Amino acid sequence: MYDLRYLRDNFDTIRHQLGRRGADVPWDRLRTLIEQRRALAGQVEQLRHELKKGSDEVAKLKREKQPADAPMVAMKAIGEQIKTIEVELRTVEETLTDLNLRIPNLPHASVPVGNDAGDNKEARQWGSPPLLTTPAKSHWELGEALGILDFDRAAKVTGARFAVMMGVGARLERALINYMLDVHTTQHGYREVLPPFLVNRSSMTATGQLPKFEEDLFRLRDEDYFLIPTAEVPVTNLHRDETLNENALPIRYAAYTPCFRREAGSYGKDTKGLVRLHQFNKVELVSLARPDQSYEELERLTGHAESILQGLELHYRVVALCTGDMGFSAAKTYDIEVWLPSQNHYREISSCSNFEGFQARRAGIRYKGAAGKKDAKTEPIHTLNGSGLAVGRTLVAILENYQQPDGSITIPKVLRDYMGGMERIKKE
RNA sequence: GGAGAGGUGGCCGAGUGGCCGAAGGCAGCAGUUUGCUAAACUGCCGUAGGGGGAAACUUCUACCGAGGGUUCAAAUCCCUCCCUCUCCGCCA
Repeated sequence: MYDLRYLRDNFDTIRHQLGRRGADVPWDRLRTLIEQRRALAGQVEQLRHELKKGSDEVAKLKREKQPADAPMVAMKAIGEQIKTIEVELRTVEETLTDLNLRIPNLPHASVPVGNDAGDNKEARQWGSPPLLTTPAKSHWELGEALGILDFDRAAKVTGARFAVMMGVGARLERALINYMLDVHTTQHGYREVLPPFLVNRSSMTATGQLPKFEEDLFRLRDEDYFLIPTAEVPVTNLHRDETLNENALPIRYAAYTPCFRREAGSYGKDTKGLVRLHQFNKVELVSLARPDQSYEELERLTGHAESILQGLELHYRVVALCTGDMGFSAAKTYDIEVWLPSQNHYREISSCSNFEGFQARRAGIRYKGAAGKKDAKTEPIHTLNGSGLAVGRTLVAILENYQQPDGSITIPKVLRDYMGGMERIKKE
């Protein structure tokens, strides 16, 4: 969503730049609506001014016990005129707002131009693939053989794209959650949050999931509530409609939540294993930052996510998404991709984005300069978030990268305290 | 789920149809007084959008939980919804 004045003043520039994202925006209609809204609003304002003056006149006459019929009749006519124009105005505004909510964010100047994932740019790599002496087995083969993953029973209990973790597998998932939260809260300065897993429509609209992507969400039948697809939604919305003090920024939160996604349109992709599920666990990092510091913050936040993979000693690379591959709300995104031996390629395990003021405008999150400062103005903050990390995919990476010839799994050193000192996962 | 009470500016709190964008108080800011602290006194002190001005500023409009309605005129009357609180029931 764009500030209407900004959109009006920079219409052609924005139109041009969004062309590179392949955004399907009805530009001409949008321009017409903006002008119509402006004209109608002006008319209403002027008529209302007349009405107000007339009503004051009536009040004055009545106080003086004078007849007031003439102005009352005249004002009634104006009142009706206002009502007519307002109906028109409301229609225009509704259409305009709906269109506006469906315009994607503007990419930052540093984002590589491109059409799809093939045009993404690798920023850096860390570590190296493990040296396996036997052909790499997939995590689902390993996990099912060890008795820690069960997809058949998950399908029975719920359906496709769900998983059950059992025994040491369940504990490993829990260990990862705790490890990630501990690192981010004690080493990186994030405040831990445990938010609701269901949110309302306003929250989903504020962070950009709605109105455009409703088919990707699970929705309750009897309430207008949605299951969160990421903790980004409840956590960013903590400060919806708030004006924050500049001194308080940046505000950093780390939240563990399960995430629920319909995965509409991904039939046939990643049908096996833990990689693409309707429900998965994630530790999310969210930051609210001053606009002039948000790109520094994006680098920092991405580094915080990377540090988890470094602690786990997993090989990964970081790529800057190109204009065509970025999400709807993002101005710039880095994906962190972990190495998966069984697939012999990198797989997204974290996505770190700066949304600039895009979500903040929708959410009404603003900040104010420190009191006493002369040029203190109130404007949207910048919001950022990134996975730190997707827990299920991290478990996948551990199983595959730490697999032994006998099918057992070595537990990364940093997790052993969380696993009661256990060093290896063997068949139970 | 049943019964009741409420939602007004950063906070507290007046205001049941007409100079109410909203009394009063607290907090905050600027200043005066004062040996310091404190106190007292004076002034300022909501947000958003449009117009005018280089700017301090000025003017118009909207906003008293949200959305409709009645009326010449709504914080005030009516309807719907949301939220909070109390009691009962149920429940982890």
